[in-house]
Amino acid sequence: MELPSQYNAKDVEDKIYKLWEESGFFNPDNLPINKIRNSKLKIRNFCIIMPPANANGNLHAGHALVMTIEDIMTRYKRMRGFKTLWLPGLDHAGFETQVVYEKKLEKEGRSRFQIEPEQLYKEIFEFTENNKKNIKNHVKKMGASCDWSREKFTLDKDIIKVVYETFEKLKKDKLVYRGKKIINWCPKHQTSLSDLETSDTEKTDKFYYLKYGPFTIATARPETKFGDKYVVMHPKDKRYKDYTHGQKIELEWINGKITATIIKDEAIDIDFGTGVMTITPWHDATDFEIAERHNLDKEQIIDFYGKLLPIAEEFSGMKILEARAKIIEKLQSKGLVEKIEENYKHIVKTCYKCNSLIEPQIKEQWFLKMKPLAAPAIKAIEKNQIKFIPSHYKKIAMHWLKNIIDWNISRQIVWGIPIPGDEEGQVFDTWFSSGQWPYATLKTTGKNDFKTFFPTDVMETGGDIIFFWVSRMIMLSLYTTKKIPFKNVYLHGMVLDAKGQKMSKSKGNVINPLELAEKYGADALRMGLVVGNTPGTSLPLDENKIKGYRNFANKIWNASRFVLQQTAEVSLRGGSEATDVAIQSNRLPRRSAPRNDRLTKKDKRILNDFKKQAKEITKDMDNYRFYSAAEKIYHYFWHTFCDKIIEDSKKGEVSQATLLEILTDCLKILHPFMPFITEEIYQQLPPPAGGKKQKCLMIEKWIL
RNA sequence: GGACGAGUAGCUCAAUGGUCAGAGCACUGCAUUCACAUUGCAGGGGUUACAGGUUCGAAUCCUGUCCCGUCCACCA
Repeated sequence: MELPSQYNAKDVEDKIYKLWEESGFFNPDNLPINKIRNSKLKIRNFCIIMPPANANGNLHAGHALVMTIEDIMTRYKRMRGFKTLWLPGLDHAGFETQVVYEKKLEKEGRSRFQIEPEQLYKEIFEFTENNKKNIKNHVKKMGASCDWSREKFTLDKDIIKVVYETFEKLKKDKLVYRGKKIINWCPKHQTSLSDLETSDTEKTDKFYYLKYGPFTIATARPETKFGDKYVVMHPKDKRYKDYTHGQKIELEWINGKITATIIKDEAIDIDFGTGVMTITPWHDATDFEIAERHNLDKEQIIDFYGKLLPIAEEFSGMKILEARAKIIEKLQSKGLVEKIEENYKHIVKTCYKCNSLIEPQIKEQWFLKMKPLAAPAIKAIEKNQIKFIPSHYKKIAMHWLKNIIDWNISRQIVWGIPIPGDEEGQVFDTWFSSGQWPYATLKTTGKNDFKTFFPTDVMETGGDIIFFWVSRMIMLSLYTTKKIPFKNVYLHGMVLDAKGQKMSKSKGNVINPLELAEKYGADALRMGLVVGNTPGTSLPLDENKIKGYRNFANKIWNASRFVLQQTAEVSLRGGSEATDVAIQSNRLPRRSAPRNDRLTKKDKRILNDFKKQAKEITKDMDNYRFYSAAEKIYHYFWHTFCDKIIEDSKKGEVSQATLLEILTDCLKILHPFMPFITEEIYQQLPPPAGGKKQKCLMIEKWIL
């Protein structure tokens, strides 16, 4: 067969993916392993649950990395004879998706608040349905060998059923409660957020020193101060030893005379400012805690849209910033402003999506009691039942679990799983459902998968969601199934641009992985993503690097072309006759080639050396050192096989059989990394004599 | 403030206490009908951040210092 002198990924990839899909071998039930392994040999299972991609956009570089690493693991284990399942899925991604959709609405001049909830839900549902199709195609472009017959979506009816069962169980065990507690409120998105969904932003504001009776208090937020009727100081502060806890004082405040109560509490920092502050329990987490401790009144000053309530009297209905200036004017006219510090730098909480200032509010919400849920997780991790790769993530996870606080799981958006039996418009935090993903998926495939594959083998995901997702999966799984959800956690770093900068739309340095795959081939992109990428560290993605692996693909192509031309009639143990035919039908080798059934010392040395390399690489694969395995096989193939062995074969020093054997084995090792090109070449290899070729390289046996 | 990580060739990274610290990219010189120019051959490039210590032996272990990064918690 004539092969072109350049490898053209575009002509090959879709065709090969179709071949795999039609073979049915993505589905573990169809793997020949089930027929070969009889009762004497235990069937070994291997399972990865794909982190469900958010159904609200396209595949980005981070996804491409996930697909690459997980596909490498999956293909490797499949070739090692494991009954291998990689279960794909998509996430409705509650708040994230709603934010994306709201931006779309904004562009169309519409607003979520003008649309009936049912209609909005329907629209977002259609939006995600479209995205799901796109993402699925993108995942296929990357070569992912996942079992599409088991694909899941977080809003599938059976998944929701599992989520509800867990919620009911939590309720029964009194681990979930409704509480009027202080929560993070985003005034733009009109929902509460968990503590993980806020960011810290440094802000420069004016800092006001106000006279509060005999005290001076300092604040950056005078607009919250209307209801302040408690003045707090440290019990050990000698400056205020003459004041006693509970003592009442009369004083002139923003809108006239008020009665204030002295509170002594250790939360006060003696050295900060004057050591005295007034509290606003409705709009500040620390103040809320002080109020809880002393059973103090709490009053709402600002509404959920960021406007002052009637308690502010003449300022009622004003927006925060407008009110702030006017209040200070009034206080100044009353002589209650001692001084104003101009450039006061402080950290404020913002919504991690829109950067709006978070307004803490007291609101009735659903909370999960986390301490009892965290305890078994801490125990399991301590006992190393779950292995972290890289290992230092163990410490990070433990630190968080040991300092865990209750989790607000209710959101006031339409896009999500409704919280049952609650008021309208309340849905679960999306992580409450994805936190159950490993068992929710395996329990709902309609097969015996939970029994077969749970706990799963590897959870591979980004290190940045170790708290959001990984830790919560461990806790919820131990709670619901009494089992850990996975034995290993492999955490990759972030994909950065070529200069090592974080990709962002505003910087305009976002790399689209599909464009790179289109230009250089998915195999080249995969190599570019995996070589030099140690777990846990971020990876700068350089187009030149991918170009280099495109060249490598071409090298593989041409080396294979050469070997196939040389050995057209030779099989691995084809006998001397076949070799002679090969010699006559080709220009090379010039001198008498060694008979391939009688290997020379050089052949043996080459084969032994290869075996050594293969062993090293296998060890790397078993220890999740894919960066190292990929580099080794790259180096071996190019600089040993091509530059030395093939060159020596031209001089007649290496037999054709050896060439073919090493080529075949190299293709096997390369397959998990570069599945398309290796499969394409495998399809054209002659079958080994006395043996049969498999339908695809994908299910060939690993070299050892 | 706390936690975690990193500092090795121009760049990105390996090196599991044990040869002369290695790869890829980049760079320099040479080669060109040869499977492949998306190529081949040859080459330059290192005080492993710094200072001590442990050891027969340290990039690796310990202590300290200096930078860099990430995360968490925060002062009204």
